[in-house]
Parts: sequence; structure tokens; C-alpha cells
Amino acid sequence: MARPISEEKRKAILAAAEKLVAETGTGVSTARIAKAAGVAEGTVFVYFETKAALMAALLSELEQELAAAFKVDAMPGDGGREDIRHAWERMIAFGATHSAKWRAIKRLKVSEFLTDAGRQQMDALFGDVHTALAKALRNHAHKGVTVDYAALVLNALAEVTFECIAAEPSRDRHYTELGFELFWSGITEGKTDQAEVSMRSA
Amino acid sequence: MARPISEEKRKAILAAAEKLVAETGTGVSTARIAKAAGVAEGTVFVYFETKAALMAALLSELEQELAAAFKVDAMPGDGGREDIRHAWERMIAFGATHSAKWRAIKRLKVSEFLTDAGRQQMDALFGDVHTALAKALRNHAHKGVTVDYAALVLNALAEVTFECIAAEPSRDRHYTELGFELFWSGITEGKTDQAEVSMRSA
DNA sequence: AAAAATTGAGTGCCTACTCACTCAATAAAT
DNA sequence: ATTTATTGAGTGAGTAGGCACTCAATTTTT
Repeated sequence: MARPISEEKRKAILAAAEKLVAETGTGVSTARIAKAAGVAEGTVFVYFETKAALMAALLSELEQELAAAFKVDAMPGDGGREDIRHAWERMIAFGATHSAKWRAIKRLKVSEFLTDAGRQQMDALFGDVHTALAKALRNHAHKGVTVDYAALVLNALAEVTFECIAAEPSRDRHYTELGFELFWSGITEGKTDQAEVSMRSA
Repeated sequence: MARPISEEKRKAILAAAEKLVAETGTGVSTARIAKAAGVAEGTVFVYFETKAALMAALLSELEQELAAAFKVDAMPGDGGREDIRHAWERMIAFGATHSAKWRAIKRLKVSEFLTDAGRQQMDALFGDVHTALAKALRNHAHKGVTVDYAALVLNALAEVTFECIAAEPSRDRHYTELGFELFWSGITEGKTDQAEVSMRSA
């Protein structure tokens, strides 16, 4: 055997890329990433064929981390409000504690480095959330709200919530609750019926 | 006197920049912008000192166009729902009919070309909307929703709505109504009281 | 010793930006 | 009316610097 590649260095490169992409965007040079990771520029190309491959790998890893954050404990499984609330809390907690990760994801998602493969992986990773959302909508939403639409809104509101928390960290609970109530009451058109209340206390 | 500067050329450069920024981002080269505008690369720098100045000017013009779109007719002036609805309709109409402008604004706003001056201009341009929002919130919103927060949410929902309309143009009315109801019922926490209903029919 | 990771100077390309020049448009002089 | 002088918009080859990426030499591992 010869010298093995070092998982440590791969991680250092990804971590440096994450930080710099979050701060300055996907336009960062590979030279700066290498320097920040403490490796030579050539090493970057040992671990990732091209800059595009590095960016795709970074997005993939970050998406996996986010998806994993949804699974630290099981969903309540009420097929409605509490399931979505659970997903929401996980999502916000992730954004609030890992702002660099969140910002990097955001920038990568609108960049030229989001490939079809990356899109497919995302769909696969968030299938559970999608399913929970579909169930909740069937039980509670008013007509015309599709799962795709609800997912887009949920994501948009999460981004707003996260930015607010980043600006005022002490009010994290306030913004978390506010954002969720906004989503839920918006989706269910304000009809807080008794069936739902009894379900919550159960 | 010598040859006067041509407003036509300035517009051609801005129009080319708008299209290319919307399509490919703020990373476009000045060479590509010049070519698309049908002028020599040097001409770009006759009209704009630097690429940054061009991008700042583009954002400024686009923001002005958007702000103007709010003013084609007066607000109902009910100090509540209908004022916000009016602003919402204008905003969505602008995005739906000028998708390149909207996309260019979106990209410029998250780029390094958004200056403090640009931010200040935006605040000044959308002061009216801000005021209407403040009034509506005082009359209808539940505690904890600040004007800044509502403005962020309104903008985020407008972006979602616009993307949906871009994907399914025939359902523009559906998404416009859906987005507004989501916002309004979310902000007012579902309490559709009688005072509001009578105000609407008045 | 052999194999492969690591390195950073080197490569060609692309970038924003410059500048010596051309020429269109006007004003002044005939 | 015609010529001539003046001005500055318009040009595009040129420049310096930064980019992603390469590769011969070196170091580290088995």
C-alpha cells in the first residue's frame, strides 16, 4: 500500500469552502479555499476533480446534515399540526445554530453548481417531510394549497425566521413561534377547530 | 460642442446587463454585456466608471421601476387589508410581467454590488408601502409582528408567488390570491372580525 | 523500494479596465 | 455658405492581475 488519502484533509477543504461560500459566495477562488484549509492548491484537486465537483459535494454534504437534523427524534405522528411543527423546530434550530451552513446552502442552491443530481438527492432526502406535509394538508388545509406550494412557503418563511434570529438571537423563540403560527394559520385559513385542539392535548 | 452622450446607448447597456444578470448572475463579464448591447467594451466605461457602478445603477433603475409600479393608481386608503392587497397586486403584477427585472433585482440584492447608498434608496422608495403596512398592522395584527418582520414575510411570499406564476402562468390569479390570503390570515391570526368585513363592503 | 499523497511554481485563459486614437457634431471664422 | 477648429463620444487592441487547473519534484506512507 501507499500513502492513504486523509479524510481529515477532505473535511478541512469542505469546511473552508463552507465558511467562504457562506461569507462571500460561490465566486471564491480555489486558492483562497486551499489557503483557508491549510493545504496547497493542488491538494484541492486531489480530493475534488474540479471546483464544480467541490461545490456539488459541499451542497450534498450540507443537505445531508440538514436532513439528519430532522431525524434526531421521531415525529409526533399526529398527521397534522404537530408533525409540521416538529419539522419546523428542527429546521429553525439547524439554521440558528449553524448559520454558515444555512447561508452556504442558500448560495449554492441559486448557483450554477446546483446540478440535476443535486436536485434529485434533495428530493430523496426530504421525502419524509414532504409526506408529512402532504398528510397535514389533506387533514387541514383549504383547497388550492398543493404540497409543492406549501413546501416553498415553509422554506421561504424559514429563511425569514432564520435571518431574524441571526439579527436578534435572544428572540429566537419569539421568531420561531411567530413563523410557525404564520405558516399554519395561513395554510389552514384560520379555522382552529376543536378536533385539532383535542388532538394536541392527547 | 462635441458629440452628445446618447441616452439610447446607456439604456441599451442597462437592458443588456438586466437580461444577462437575470439569466446568469452578477458574474457576467463586461465584455458580454457590451456585445449584447451592441457597443464596444470601452463604451461601457464611458457610461459607467466601473462594473460595480453599472451594477449599482442597474439596481437603482430597477428599484425605481418597481416603486413606480406601486403608484399607477392610488391606494384604497382603508388603512388595512385593502391597502396591503393593493400593494400586493402591484408587486405580483410587476414580477409576473417583468420576470427578468425581478430576477435581476433578486440577484443584485444578494450580491456584493448592493451598497449602503442602494439600501438607503430602497428604504426611501418603499417608504409608502412601509407606512401602509405599519397602519394595517396597528389595526389588525396580533402582538409581536413588527413592520420589518411583516415586510420581510411579504417579500418572501411575493418571491414564492412569482416563481409559481412563472412555472404556471395560467394560474396567476390563483397564486396571487393564495399568497395574499396566506399573508393576511397569518398576520391577523385568523380573526376575521366584523369591523373588517363591513369596512371591505363600504 | 514502491506507491501515492502533497506541493507550489507554472500555464493559458479570462477578467476589469486603459489609452491612443478616430470621427461625429457643433461653433467660430471666413 | 463654406471651411476650419474644438470637443468629447466611441473604439478595440493592449495590460496587469486573477482564475481554474496541471505537473515535475518531493515527502510520506506502507
